[in-house]
Amino acid sequence: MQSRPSAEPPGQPTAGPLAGSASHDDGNDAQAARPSVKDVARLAGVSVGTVSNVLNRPERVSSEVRLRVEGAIEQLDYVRNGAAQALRSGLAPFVGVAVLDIGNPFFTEAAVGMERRLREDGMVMILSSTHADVREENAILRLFEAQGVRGVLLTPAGSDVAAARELAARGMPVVLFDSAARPQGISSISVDDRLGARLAVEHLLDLGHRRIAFLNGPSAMRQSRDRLAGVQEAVSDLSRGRVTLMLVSLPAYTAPAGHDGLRRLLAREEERPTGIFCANDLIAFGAISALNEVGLSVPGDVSVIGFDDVALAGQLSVPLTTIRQPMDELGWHAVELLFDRSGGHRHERFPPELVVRASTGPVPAPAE
Amino acid sequence: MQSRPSAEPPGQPTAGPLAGSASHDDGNDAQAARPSVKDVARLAGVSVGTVSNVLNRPERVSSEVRLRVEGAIEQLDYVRNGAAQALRSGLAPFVGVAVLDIGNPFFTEAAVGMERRLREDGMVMILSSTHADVREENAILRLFEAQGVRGVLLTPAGSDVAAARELAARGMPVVLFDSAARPQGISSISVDDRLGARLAVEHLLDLGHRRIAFLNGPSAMRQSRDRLAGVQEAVSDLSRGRVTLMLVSLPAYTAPAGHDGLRRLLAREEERPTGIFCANDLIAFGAISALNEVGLSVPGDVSVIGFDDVALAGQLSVPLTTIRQPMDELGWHAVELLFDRSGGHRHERFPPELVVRASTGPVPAPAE
DNA sequence: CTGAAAGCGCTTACAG
DNA sequence: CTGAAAGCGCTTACAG
Repeated sequence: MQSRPSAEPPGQPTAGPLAGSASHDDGNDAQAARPSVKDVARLAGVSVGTVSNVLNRPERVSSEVRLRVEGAIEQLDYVRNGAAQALRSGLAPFVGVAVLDIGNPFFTEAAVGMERRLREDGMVMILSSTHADVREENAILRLFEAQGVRGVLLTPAGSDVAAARELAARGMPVVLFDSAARPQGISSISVDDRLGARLAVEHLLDLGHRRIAFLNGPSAMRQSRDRLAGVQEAVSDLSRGRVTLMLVSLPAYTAPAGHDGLRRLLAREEERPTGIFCANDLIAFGAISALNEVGLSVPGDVSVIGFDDVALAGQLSVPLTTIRQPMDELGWHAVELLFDRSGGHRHERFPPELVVRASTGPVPAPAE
Repeated sequence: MQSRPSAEPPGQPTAGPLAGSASHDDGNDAQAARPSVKDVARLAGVSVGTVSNVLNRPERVSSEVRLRVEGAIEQLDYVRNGAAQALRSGLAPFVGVAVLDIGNPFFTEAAVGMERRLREDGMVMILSSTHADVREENAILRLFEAQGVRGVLLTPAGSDVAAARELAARGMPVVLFDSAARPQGISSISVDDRLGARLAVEHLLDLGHRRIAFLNGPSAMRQSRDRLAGVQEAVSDLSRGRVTLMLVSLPAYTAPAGHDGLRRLLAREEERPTGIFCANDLIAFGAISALNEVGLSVPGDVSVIGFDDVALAGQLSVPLTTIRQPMDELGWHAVELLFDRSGGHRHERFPPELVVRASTGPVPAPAE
């Protein structure tokens, strides 16, 4: 997608200062080995166990000694060796997060919520994209496990959650993120995609639209299937008279895919839809731009509704009507769930929400 | 910004399966301790050193033994303990990345490039937001150091890069990302913001605009100052006759800030600008939406140009003219620079690039 | 080519 | 309240 830069820097790199010139640094050139507890103990005149105690249970140490140790720590610029700590205690401050695509705002907005929750416990995330590839997913999961992460948040690449199950069976806390799978022994968190899609199409129907297109994501993805089910439900359910449904399956949940899909749709259908439901906001953005290119206005000629409610959705020239997923909250709760050792596992499913903005409206005048 | 969810789940959580029911898992309930090299060695009938050798220098091991060890690894589902490896070898497969805001597409698009490069070497990133707060930055840097990351990519929160210098002085590879600072001993990578701003304003001038507004980000940020300098340069430089420059300083590089800033500008000025340069694309999106709200069209009534060229910029209903920063490449190169142990340190500065799309055009008819 | 042994820097019972 | 010692799971010279 992005062009791959060649090995040499395309910029105008400026050579750095030559090594070896005098008065480089304020002392300390000699790449001194990092000080260890041993050094701190020596300087403070105590044992290493005591140093460890002021680090981990300061209340057990007399304040006089504590102060002395803290002084030594300060003076030596001591930073605890996390690897040793992790090895001994079995605990590292990491949570592994493997999502389909770091570039997708749905996941980055969720990551914001994850990070916020993680920081409360002094933890950080290792973030990785699986690119929806099961092999990459497996490799990343292995790496997470090897590094002794405290838990794993995973958006499964496929419908196969075997890797996650095995991980969980080995004792690793795992939460499936944006997955409707409900394997036993693993918590999961998601939004009800089917309901969301239903709400979207019902909104279009309520506005009087009877020629409706659905620009869906890759049909192999669970999200796509669920949303399609919701669409069909809405259309057939209420026996609202004749509704024409046009389906387009896109290769990706991206704006360019939405753009191209819309063009294809227009080329294919004799009578164009008056309402379009896009399986996510990015697709909607692309579709709207394609619509404008051929001289159709939104919502004057065609109504468009998205899915997700990414940060930008409400702040564009024609603010997007969409189905809101509370990404930030989802991320926050995913972490919460990960550390909820209160026994059983849970499957949380958040309700999506219709957010009506400017991109949808009544069917234009020359209706049937 | 985002609403903070309460502790109880707002969804409709389904209780997980009760613990203790029979035939839960396929064996292996007993939370078996992870197998170690020792277990592998025992099963394969070799020493732990040999196991380590097949892991790290398989060519030194006879293929017969290697096969046996690999079989044992397979059979036990052995996963190497990364903490022990890191402790012993001093190397963890992590790079710490501390950016101002994970929610900002500029950084996430850069993170995509970083990740791509990192993966080539089997490494992953620990990603954290400093929220442009120096204290958070310090805490994160400490944590990175404690965890023995292989290097740190940092977007400095303030103009003060002391923390980064100290880190580097202790031997940690550090690259300043999107920073124009050139401290000795630290490489840096950035785009020439001043030139970018200059290109943007020159584009507006070339189109004939003489009433130009600049919606800038927070004035404390280096990026803002550099871009302002570029704007002023362009305006004063070429003595292109009278140019009226209106400056607005926004509290953040976000769409809502751009929206509000535009409204304020319109309220304040008697004669509105015909061209607006926004210090990033998000601000531009917000500004365009505010413009549309008051019935002004882009570029019919007002031209708008952004900065960054985020993924969405070209895919909106009115594709945004902008100054392109090659985020993905910047990220890729930042990692490259981090591991470039070829001696000195470098300061790479990429040239920004004008991307003309639909949001800018000639001055509208009722010109002066 | 393989094994025995030391040691990375911590933490954690266990004595005192 | 403090110290001595064992050990977490690896890797790495060093012998053989």
